[in-house]
Amino acid sequence: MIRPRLRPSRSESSIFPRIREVVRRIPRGRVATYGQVAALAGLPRHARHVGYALHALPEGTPLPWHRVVGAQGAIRLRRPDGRWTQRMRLEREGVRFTPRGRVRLAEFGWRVRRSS
DNA sequence: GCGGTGACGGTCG
DNA sequence: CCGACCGCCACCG
Repeated sequence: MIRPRLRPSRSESSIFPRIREVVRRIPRGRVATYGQVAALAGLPRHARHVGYALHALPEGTPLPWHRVVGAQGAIRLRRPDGRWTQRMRLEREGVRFTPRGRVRLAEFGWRVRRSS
């Protein structure tokens, strides 16, 4: 078998597809953490790369990127407008925020059931 | 090849 | 609870 080469191709590493695949599975009204997505994508301890991959998404992507938050349930986008967009999309799906702007993972976190 | 950077996260104080 | 540090590692100039 030709081992798939880890080859970067212009802002598109081979790990991005795996990450997107996981993000695509996050159900409406729930959130997953960057670290969780990384682990499910088979890339434990690579939470930063999940953020990197999402940052590289084309505008208008159908991927539910807004369902990914930090380990403490906080929105991690740098730009204020991005944070606003994410929060809006989540609230529109029924996800509520604490007064301090965080999502209670115990309540809205995505509990993955045995792989599938 | 090197060093800075980042949509992270765990640990500490 | 919060900020500071540091480990992590692909990408980019």
